Amino acid sequence: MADIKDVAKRAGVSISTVSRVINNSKNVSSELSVKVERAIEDLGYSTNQIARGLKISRTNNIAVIITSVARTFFTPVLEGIHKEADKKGYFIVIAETHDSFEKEENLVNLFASQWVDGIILASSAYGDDLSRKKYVKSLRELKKKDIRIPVVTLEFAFENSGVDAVVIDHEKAAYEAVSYLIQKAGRRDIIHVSLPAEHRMGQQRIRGYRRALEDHGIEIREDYIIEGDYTTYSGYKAMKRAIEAGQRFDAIFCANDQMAVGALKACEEQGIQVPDQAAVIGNDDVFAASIVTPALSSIYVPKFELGAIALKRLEELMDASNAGRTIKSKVITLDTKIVERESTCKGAKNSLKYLEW
Amino acid sequence: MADIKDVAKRAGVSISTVSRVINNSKNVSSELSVKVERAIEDLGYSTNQIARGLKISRTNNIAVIITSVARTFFTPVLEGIHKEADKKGYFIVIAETHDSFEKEENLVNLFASQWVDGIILASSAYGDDLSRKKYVKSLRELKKKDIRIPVVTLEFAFENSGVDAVVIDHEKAAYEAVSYLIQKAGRRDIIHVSLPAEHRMGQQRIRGYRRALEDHGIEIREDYIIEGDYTTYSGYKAMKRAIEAGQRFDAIFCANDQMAVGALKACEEQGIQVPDQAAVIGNDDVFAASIVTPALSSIYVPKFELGAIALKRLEELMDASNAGRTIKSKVITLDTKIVERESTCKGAKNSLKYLEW
DNA sequence: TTGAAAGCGGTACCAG
DNA sequence: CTGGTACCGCTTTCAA
Repeated sequence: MADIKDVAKRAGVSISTVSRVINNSKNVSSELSVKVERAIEDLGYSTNQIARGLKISRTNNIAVIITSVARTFFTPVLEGIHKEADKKGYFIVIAETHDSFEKEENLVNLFASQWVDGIILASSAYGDDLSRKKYVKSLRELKKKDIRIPVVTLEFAFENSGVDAVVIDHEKAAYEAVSYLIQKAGRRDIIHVSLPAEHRMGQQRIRGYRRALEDHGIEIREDYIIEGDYTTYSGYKAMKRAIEAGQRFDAIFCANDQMAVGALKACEEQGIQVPDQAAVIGNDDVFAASIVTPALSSIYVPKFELGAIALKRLEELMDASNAGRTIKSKVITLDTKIVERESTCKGAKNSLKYLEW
Repeated sequence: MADIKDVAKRAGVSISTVSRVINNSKNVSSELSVKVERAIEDLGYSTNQIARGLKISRTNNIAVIITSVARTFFTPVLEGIHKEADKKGYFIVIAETHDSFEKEENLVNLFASQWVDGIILASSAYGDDLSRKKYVKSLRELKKKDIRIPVVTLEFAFENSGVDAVVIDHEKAAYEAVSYLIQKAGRRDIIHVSLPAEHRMGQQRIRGYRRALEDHGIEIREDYIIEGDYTTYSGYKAMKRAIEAGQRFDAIFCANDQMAVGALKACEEQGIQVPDQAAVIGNDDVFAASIVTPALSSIYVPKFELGAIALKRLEELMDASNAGRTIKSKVITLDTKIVERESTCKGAKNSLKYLEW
């Protein structure tokens, strides 16, 4: 771990010269250039990116903050991000919040401390209290020296926050899923295994669920909305309890695929035929949906594109802020669509998601 | 993004004083202390961790470099890492190499530039050429100022490198899997879908495969070793081709579970009964093993522990290097065991991995 | 108890 | 084309 001083000494030149060689080799005689390069080679020197970033306010790094890599939802999102990032030579660093708001704040601060030029964020900042408002505001004020560190939010947007986002319409997606269950699959007693109550995305999906029932003249029963927590086990537990309690239902709409897989297993264990006795549909269309039996119907979300588009948008913002321009924030909404498999429709052919895995 | 100067100005004190307040509040009058704290609050100041790290050579961050989060193998590993890291308040940052050696080198350099105090590395540095040797050597020489940045390698060790590692015995695991197929499942024509040829772990598994066949007096046929690339699709493709080419086999040992799932699907498509006509066993025992049908037998690897132990070891090394001590490197080997499910044994009960997901 | 100044590893401006 | 120097944001002697 030699530093630039060592290199300068070894090459017998000034630090400035070494710096020139490292950064562009312009305006330096080929003679010195060679000397410097040899010194670098000999010492195994590599420049300290952090010190450099401290000085020039540009790092070429981008942070992606997600809740957990265990949510396989994020895997293709990350691929999309990487694909775009590779084109421009950005480095991607990932961090997990495990749904802790405190951790999220700390990570944002950490990364904003000259680590990165931009942040892609799948936030778990729920609620509308003061601290959250301050936090969201701070997201717009991140900067190193005078240039802004832009933030693009994934999956959902902070309303009227001025923070860019790439999202899907969760309410609409849920509405379509439930309508599908009613119209195409002919079901009426539909249980919804939801996300944690305070999660915005979950609330939006619940709204879609309610609206679909209403529009089809089906009574809404509050006890048919059971709270889950993203994990397979929570879906399993929720449905196991419902079944054991003798709850009557002919369909299950889960707010994500993991919970749907859990629901599937609970049905299997309790001898409930899927889809005959209960149709099951998930949300996200992760790879696991297509490898379970029966294959799981789901709502396809363009995950790869979500990541790729988020990165592209982030780039626009970074370029603008580098050029000293300000550009108006916007929210980009991506379309979803129903993927029909065996868990809702006997004999449906399985579209092989596992190829993406 | 106020900086310490702004705070000092606002509070009407010197920068030194602000720094004292931030770091321990010792040796500063309560009067000034209050002023400073208010200024910090007013300005929403948070200290620039990077600049600080540049100065004190300690960041409280740890980097985890893996090939890809798409290898769900790493998910529990990361959980293990996080669990230990949370105890001590370390931040974890993750980066993916996508199996590119160049990227790996760059990432190591980046992180070693004062980003982090230690690195956990699942390397893809294969081969024995000079550049790799230099690289491995450099891994032992990472430092900020005078204190070392220790590295702990995951899954496999660089031989005689002095780089610490937490590993499993891939050869032994493979040997046991194949022996199981022969002895318990009574098979003899065993195809092995391997990892890419240049991957050390793959080579070790192939050795185990060969040795098991030899020890049981079964001829080794080179065309029964088919190269895969970790992905589900590669397993699918490999077996599809083998079947279409009329290759005769009664068992498949895949070097990871993803490929095994692919193999399962290929068999299903081609009407080959599992386990009757072909027993299938994977490697790693990731959650997906237990949600497919038939449930996949596999080699259990203590992934969570792998991560947790790696982090603990890294801590020891970091503490030592902070204290100016040098401690001898070591390689920790964890045990594996066969998990029997339906893909090798009809009616075997499914141990529900999906609860971990 | 407080402030001034040096320095962590770099870059960039300015003068020669 | 080359070197000296100030400075990025923060910590830490050293004096006062």
